[in-house]
Parts: sequence; structure tokens; C-alpha cells
Amino acid sequence: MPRFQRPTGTHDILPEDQPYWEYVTDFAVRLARQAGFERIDVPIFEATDLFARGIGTATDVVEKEMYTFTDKGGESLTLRPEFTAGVVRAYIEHGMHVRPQPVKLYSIGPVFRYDRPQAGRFRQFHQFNMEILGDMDPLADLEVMLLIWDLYAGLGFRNLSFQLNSTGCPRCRPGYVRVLQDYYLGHQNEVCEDCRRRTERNPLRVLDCKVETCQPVIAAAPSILDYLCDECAEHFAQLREYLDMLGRPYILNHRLVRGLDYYTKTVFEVWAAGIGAQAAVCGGGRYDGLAEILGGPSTPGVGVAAGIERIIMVMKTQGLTVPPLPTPAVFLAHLGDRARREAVRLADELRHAGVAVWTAFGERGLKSQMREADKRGARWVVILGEDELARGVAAVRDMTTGEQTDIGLEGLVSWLRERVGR
RNA sequence: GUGGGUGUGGCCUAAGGGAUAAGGCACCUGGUUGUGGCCCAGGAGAUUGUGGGUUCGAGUCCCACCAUCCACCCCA
Repeated sequence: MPRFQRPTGTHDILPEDQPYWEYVTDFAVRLARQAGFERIDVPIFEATDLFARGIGTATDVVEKEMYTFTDKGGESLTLRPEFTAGVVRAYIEHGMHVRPQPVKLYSIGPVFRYDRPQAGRFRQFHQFNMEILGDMDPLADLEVMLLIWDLYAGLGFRNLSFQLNSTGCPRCRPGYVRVLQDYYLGHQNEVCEDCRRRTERNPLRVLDCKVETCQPVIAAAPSILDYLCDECAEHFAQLREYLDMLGRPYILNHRLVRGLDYYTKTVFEVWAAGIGAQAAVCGGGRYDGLAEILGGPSTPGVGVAAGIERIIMVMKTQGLTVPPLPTPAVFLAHLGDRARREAVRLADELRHAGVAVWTAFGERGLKSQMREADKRGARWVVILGEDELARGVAAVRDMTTGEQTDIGLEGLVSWLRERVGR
């Protein structure tokens, strides 16, 4: 038999890592609920076309990172590479535009991108996602940004940098793209080969080129902020005003370009140190045209997606710890046949009474059972043997002090419940 | 898709081309009748990632593949 291995780029989340996952997801969910967000779960796979049209066929995500397959009915389906397209599809499909607007939704779960794994990058990873649908107010952009900021701040993150930009709208962006293109056409011999190609195919991407020789050209490139239409400029100005009013630091980065085509106006990312070259712990922005692209009523929207693995990686490198998950404080040890039966009955009763309890399996010596109790971190060991049974008691040992006392069987449940709590 | 590093029991590590691949952690069992942690003894657990090749002889050298890590790209 061949030994099986997890597929490339996937990870088993082992028990020892679960405290992080529970802590982070609980915290995020509480935060979202506190601001009136409701949970939505959408399918892990959708029609391939949904992502192709929503995200944009010229994007890397769609061009080379999708897990696409044909099902037995001949339908082309794709494992979701992100949440927004599915959530907006659900909004349209269920006529959520008749609900009180805006509709605020959060999601949490796995997403999939076929990519070469490296530090902080996986093929299956998890996102915490928030969307506000049906409102153009910059306050919606602000709320999403504030919440995501609070998420990181609440988890204790240090050295965050909030990158902010506006990517314009269909009215003003094309004009800027032309200006940028013209500018680059005049500098073709100074930039890298990739940028020469980008100038034609995806001009905005030249702005986040990392090649040394391209930097001077980028530095002198025209900024989109100078070409926004009145509406976009006003929207951006208002958002910044709120952020300034609240004293939230951010870095205006006119080179911030996002990899999904649906973005309009606000775009932002949060960068953190400590997870290798992949610094972004979340990305988001406004997507006022998406609902229409997907065949629905024109509906503005703004949202953010945070990568949970990256959050946890940052927490670990920054030394942020989380409380351990609870385990039973009571261990039931037993000796002999009759005692085992009584132990089984007692464990059942204890659990029904809300007392978490381990029991020993097999016919083992007391020493071995004690060792197990110790290693599992039990606070109390209840010892049942022929001797105790005959006297109608159980010996209860406090593992922290080593003190041991006999407790009558009829009062044992309440005795333990008092001490264990709950 | 491109480039580089690394693959020895569950984990960490040792073995100058030469014996039944060594040790630590973890795991299991004991150390007098039924009592944890420390200590001691013992046990189980590896066809050295896979397949070829060089050699009298390969964990060690060469090639290919696979996996993994890191980087580019792109992003969470």
C-alpha cells in the first residue's frame, strides 16, 4: 500500500493548533456580530463562469489559479478562490435587495487557489470575509476598515501598515489608464520586460513591479489620485476625513493595485511583518459594478477578506499567545471488573451532570492509569477499586497537592461539580 | 510557470565510501499486592523519499522523478 500524503499546498490543522483557530475565529465573529453583520455560508464550489466574469478573465486568479473541474453532468465548476463573487450571487439570487439596506454579511471558511506554495501561501487556505451590500456611503468603507483594524488590534498585532488607495470607477479609470499607458510607452527602454508586456495587457500592474530598474519610472508615474472623477474624489476625500478624525493611521499608496478586476473606488490592504514575502494579511475594497456584471440589479458593495493562516503566523512570530482549550479535569481510574462497571455508570452520570471526564480503557494497573491522568492534565483522579466499592466510596486524589480523600458515591457527582464548575 | 535549499523511526539529530543505521524527545511496560511527576531498567518503532546508475561495497557519489521549504510571480 502506498502511503498517502496531504495534497500539495494543503494542511492538517492539528489539535495543538486549534486554540489559535478557535480564538481567532471567535474573535472575528464577535466583532462582526457587534457591528450587525449576519453570517452567510455559500457553496465551496460555484459555476466557473461566476468567478470568470466576476473576478475578471485577465486576472491571475482566473487565468491560472482556479481549481476547475467538470462534474458528471458536464457542468464546469470551480472551487471558490474567494468569497465575494459567491456572496453577491447569493444576494442577487435570494432577492436580498428587498431586505433593509445595506445587507451586512460575514463568512468564514476555506478558499482555493492553485499556486506554488511558499511561506504564508497555500492552495487551500481560510478567509474571514465581510461584505456590506447596497450602500454607497463612504461610512460603509470606513466601517469595514475599522472592523478589520480592530480585529488585528484586538489580537495584539504590532507593526501593521494600512495601505489605502482609490482605483477610480468606469468613468475615470480608463482616462487614467490611458495617461499611464502613454507615460510608459515613453519609457519602454527603461523598464523591465514584464512591464513592457503589462503596458499593453494590464497597465495598472506596472505600478507594483518590484524590479529595481523600474522604480524610478514608477516614482515619476502619474498618480490615479490626480485623475479621479468628482464623485470618486469626493468619496475618497470623505473616507480619509473620517479616518483622520478617528486618528487611524494609514499610508496613501497610489501604487496599490488589487488583483481582482471588480474593484472600484476604495482599495486597501493591511501588511504585517513576520510571514516572509507574503506580507498582506487582508485585502479589500469597494466593488460597485459587480452585482450588475453578475446579472443582478445595480448594487454597490464594499468588503474585506482576511487570511486566517497568515493571522496565526503573525501571532506566532510576534509571540502572541492564546488560552488553551479546556480538557476534562476529572479522570476515572478503575480496578477490577465490578469497579469498571461502576466507573462506566459514573462517567455517564457525570457527563450528564455537566462534568467533563476522562475514563481509562482496558484492564491496566493503577500506576499506568495514574500516569495517563497526569499526562492528560487531570486535576482530580477518581479511583474505584473493590475496596472502595465495598465501602460505598471512591478515593478522590487532588493531583496538584497529592491529597486523597474518600467521598461517598451518592455525593460524588455534586462534590465534583462544585469543584470543577459548571 | 521559473529558480535555489532540503529529504535518515511520530519529532529532533548522528554515522571520515566499509560491520546487525546510533542517540535524544515522545510512546508502551516494569521497579513486589492498588497510586502520577523525578530517577532506573526494559520494549516497540527505519526496506535511510522513490527509481535507476557508479563501486567489491552507497544513508554517504551521480542522474531522474516525487515531496517539502524558500524566493520570483501574484496575493490572503
